[in-house]
Amino acid sequence: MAPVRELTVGQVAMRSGVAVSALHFYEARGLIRSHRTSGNQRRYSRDVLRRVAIIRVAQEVGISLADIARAFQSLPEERTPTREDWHLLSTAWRDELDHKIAQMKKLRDGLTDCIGCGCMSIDKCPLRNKEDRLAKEGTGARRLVLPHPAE
Amino acid sequence: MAPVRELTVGQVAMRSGVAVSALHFYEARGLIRSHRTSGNQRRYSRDVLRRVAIIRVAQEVGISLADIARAFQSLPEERTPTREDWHLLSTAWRDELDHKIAQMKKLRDGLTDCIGCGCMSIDKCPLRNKEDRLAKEGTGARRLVLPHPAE
DNA sequence: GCTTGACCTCAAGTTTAGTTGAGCTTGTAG
DNA sequence: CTACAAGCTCAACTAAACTTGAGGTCAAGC
Repeated sequence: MAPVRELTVGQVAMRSGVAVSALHFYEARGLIRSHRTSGNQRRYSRDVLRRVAIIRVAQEVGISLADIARAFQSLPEERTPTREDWHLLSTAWRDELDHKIAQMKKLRDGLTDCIGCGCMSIDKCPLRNKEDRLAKEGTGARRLVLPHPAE
Repeated sequence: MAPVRELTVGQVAMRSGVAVSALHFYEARGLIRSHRTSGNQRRYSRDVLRRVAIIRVAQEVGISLADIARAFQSLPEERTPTREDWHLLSTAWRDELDHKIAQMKKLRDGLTDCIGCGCMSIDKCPLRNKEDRLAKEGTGARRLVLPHPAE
């Protein structure tokens, strides 16, 4: 069979649409892996493209690289992940995503439930209360803060 | 009627759940406004609580402060915003939110459409293509930086 | 065999969204 | 009227997620 060519950083960058520097960065953060040629250059197997695609999508919905890395740890180390593997990963994110989807819908639908309504008292607002729950867990400077996936 | 007491930073901080420093910061960024007492202390009108609540929710779903500020510019300057005002704002975000909701559902539902499927070729992946479209539209410094917009 | 472009490493810079701290002022409770 | 919590400003620090740059290596085309 055709030798399933390995990819250089440049090729991965082009095909995935992320900068070479970002790929280096992801690797340093343990999100992707490569092996080296005799000349110390990175070579990637094709499934890195999937990983990068997921990284991008997950990021776009506000999951931090640290959380993505944590999630990726459930993927097999030395085998190309199967559909099941990926699916498992997604279910791990399910609750978080469900919550975010709900919040987003509220925002989209006119913020009617809480902010657009007459409730001046923020305290009993359902939306806010959800946030508060989140806020309590959060410590450091989290950008788009997810609950600790279970710590 | 009761004189609708104005709020101090501390009170707003407590009621909204954000730190005083964050309120200062939002004010510096033009997201909220206050007037000052003779002794230079901030006083807020009650509707700042709504603004802050929206800021928090919008942030949680990944909208940057800059975008929120931009959106807030559609709100009346010297009048307490009405429900209509807030609603208008939310419709401005509708497309963005719709897109994000869709992406999030894909992630949640097992990433099956693209990443979990057999399509190795990222190029024609519907998910990726959506991202690309977004990237093309985006001008300002979006936090979740997508590809190089082309160049 | 040399040049040019893709790679390499490592350090430093950038942006967003705040927080922390120093030094000073206000205002309220006793 | 005085103490002391709460406010004020401004500068500096933090964290995440990258990018940029300097200085050097690798490899493919002419």
